[in-house]
Amino acid sequence: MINKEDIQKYIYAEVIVNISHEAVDRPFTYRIPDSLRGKVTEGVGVSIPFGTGNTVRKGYVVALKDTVDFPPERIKDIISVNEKGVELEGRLMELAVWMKKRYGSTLISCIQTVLPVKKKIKNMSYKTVKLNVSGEQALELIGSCRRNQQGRKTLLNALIQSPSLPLDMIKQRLGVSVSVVNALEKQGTVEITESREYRIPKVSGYYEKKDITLSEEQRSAADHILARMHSDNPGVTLLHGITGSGKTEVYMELIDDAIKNGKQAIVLIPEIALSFQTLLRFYARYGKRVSVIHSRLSDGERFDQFERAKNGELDVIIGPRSALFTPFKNTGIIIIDEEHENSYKSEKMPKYHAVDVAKHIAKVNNCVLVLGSATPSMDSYYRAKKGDYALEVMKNRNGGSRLATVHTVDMREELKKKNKSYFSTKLKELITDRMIKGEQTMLFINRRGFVGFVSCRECGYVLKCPHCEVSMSEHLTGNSGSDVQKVIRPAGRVNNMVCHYCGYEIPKPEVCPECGSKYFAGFRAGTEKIEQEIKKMWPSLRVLRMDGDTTKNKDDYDRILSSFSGGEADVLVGTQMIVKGHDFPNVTLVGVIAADMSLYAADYHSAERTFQLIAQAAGRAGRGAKSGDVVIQTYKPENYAIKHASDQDYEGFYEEEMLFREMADYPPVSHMMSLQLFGDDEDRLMRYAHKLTDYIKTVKSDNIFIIGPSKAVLSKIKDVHRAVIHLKSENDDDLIALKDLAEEYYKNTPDNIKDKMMLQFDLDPVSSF
DNA sequence: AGCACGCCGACT
DNA sequence: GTCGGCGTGCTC
Repeated sequence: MINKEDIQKYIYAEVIVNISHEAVDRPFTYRIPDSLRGKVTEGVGVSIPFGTGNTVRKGYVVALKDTVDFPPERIKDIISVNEKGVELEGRLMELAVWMKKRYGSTLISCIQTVLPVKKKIKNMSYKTVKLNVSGEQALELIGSCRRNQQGRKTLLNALIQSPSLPLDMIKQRLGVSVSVVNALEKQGTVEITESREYRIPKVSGYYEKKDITLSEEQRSAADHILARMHSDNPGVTLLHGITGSGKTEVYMELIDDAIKNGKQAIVLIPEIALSFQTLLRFYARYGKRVSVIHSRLSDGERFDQFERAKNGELDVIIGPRSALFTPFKNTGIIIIDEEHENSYKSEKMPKYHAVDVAKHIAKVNNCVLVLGSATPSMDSYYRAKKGDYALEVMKNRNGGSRLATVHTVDMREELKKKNKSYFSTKLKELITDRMIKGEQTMLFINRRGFVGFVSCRECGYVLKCPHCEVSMSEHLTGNSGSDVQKVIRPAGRVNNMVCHYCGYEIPKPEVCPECGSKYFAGFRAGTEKIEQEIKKMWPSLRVLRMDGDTTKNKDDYDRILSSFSGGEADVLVGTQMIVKGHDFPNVTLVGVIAADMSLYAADYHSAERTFQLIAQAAGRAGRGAKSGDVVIQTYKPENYAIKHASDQDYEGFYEEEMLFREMADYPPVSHMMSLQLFGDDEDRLMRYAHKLTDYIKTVKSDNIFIIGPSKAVLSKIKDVHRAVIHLKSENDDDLIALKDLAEEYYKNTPDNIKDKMMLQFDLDPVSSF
């Protein structure tokens, strides 16, 4: 990072010119004149002479440099710094600078994250060329054309046929260049108009508009938040409402108030939960004043929604984390629904978390931030308890539908009873029952974080790192490039168990260290296997499968869900993607095949994630009038995450999980930063990881703890090796400062050492690396 | 996006 | 020769 004194010494600045065109969408180098030295910083707006005519244009500084590879005599001076960064783009630039500082990465990729794609602007601003004179006059002009004025002739001829044509067509189909059109415009023969017809995402279907009366609980939550919204310090509110408690109605009440006061609302929803039902409710309430952003929109369509927001045509935007960057003039409320969802964390650089960024935006705009969830993240609940957030609780189901009956099945007992199949006796019995009744079943197998995990099928024991309290993963031994995703043990070779936080490594025990059982191995079952088993056991059942393989195209997801909800199948087998927010009234049985799987992911979130997934899966059964059953199969029924999830006891889970987090000093008690290293050669990578760790040791403050370095959980992907160093501290600013030092150290590493290596940062990571 | 450069045909 | 239309390519 660049500090105050350093700014003085930079002579050159890389500037992005504020012209919305692909051809100039790259940085240009400018000299910083003495008078502006020190005032020019990353992210500021500047005026610069551009092009041969030296037209004064606006631009944004994306980097400072003291050397250039461009011929210095051709570099021009910056004219001035635009002090007022209040305009919309300026505000987003400031956000980009803030993100770059907090999450690392480059300013340019932060800008790309924050600003909508500019390239496709062409498609949006349709320029139309209109004939400004009568057809006769045009004919006359053609007659008086010289022989070298072919361009005019063809254009005028075409315009006589149809008096107005899109500029694109003139250029491409007619082969007439812009200079012709421009000449004719100067002469007054034609007129160029810029039409702004936005592509508006279509929503088919109707939702009956009805007046909503809030329940007492909803009313009180809404009133409390409204009071804070109108105060000087709106702050953050965590809305903890159980499934079906009607959080959406509360959101709408708050949004109404914002709109009434001339402000706009941003509503974040995890992409996967962006159901038609939810959307239609918003459309029914806000009509043309609401729009949606989702991954199936083209870049152009997405851009248009941002344009509409900028031009004041919208009050509400709904979308995934990128909707956070909607350029509203006066954002009055930000709502993040299903706040605990992992999809709010970006996996790409900059690895930002939507909640984190939303807090910043809310603070800058002095608007309220509402986080809603039935199973809040440990982080949010911790802050709410500490008093950093306000907390509103809704405990009652609005429609009065009943909670499902939960059956927890101990799979160790099943093994003793010689049942080695994937289905417990109870689950088999209930599936058969639903088959007879003609009701639907959802089977859920959680494979997230299952990479390399090993447990005992007889006693449920799992090997944990004695230093880090996280599960260890199985790796192939030898430095032949171990890829844990394909753990195959060659005859006579013993695999190793590795801790991916600190690198602690031991040979894999042959038998369970706890009970001596030889069933000590990875549990490998996928959705496909489960599908086959069902077909074998109940040949008459129609099965649909939903996982990464069957949802390669974006449409597949909708197709599978709608065909299941339309009753075209009896059983839906899937990964975690089936448990999110969809209501199927005819589903009365939900089975969690192996609840343990996510429990043993090699990071400290595993219990939290397991709790959330099971609690959500359980919430899927009995959404309609019929009562439902949930079967949770586990080798570890006494585990607190599984126990509290089956009891739907959030508070109980939180208390127990906090004990662990406090003991091991993991977030939310402290913050964590992972330094992620990529490289072609494993040995060189690990050597460098150690060197970097040694350097960090010499510069870190006392409140920062280093764990590692270690091989990453996914130690090799596409032939690129990965290593990781974890840093822990109660103060996130100190971590960020240390990150800057590490980045500097990496930059100063000779190129021959860091050849083909890469360094990334992740603040408070949510998925194992 | 906008401007200038250079090619080429046309006209004094 | 020189003027002007027209396409092309570059902009720190």
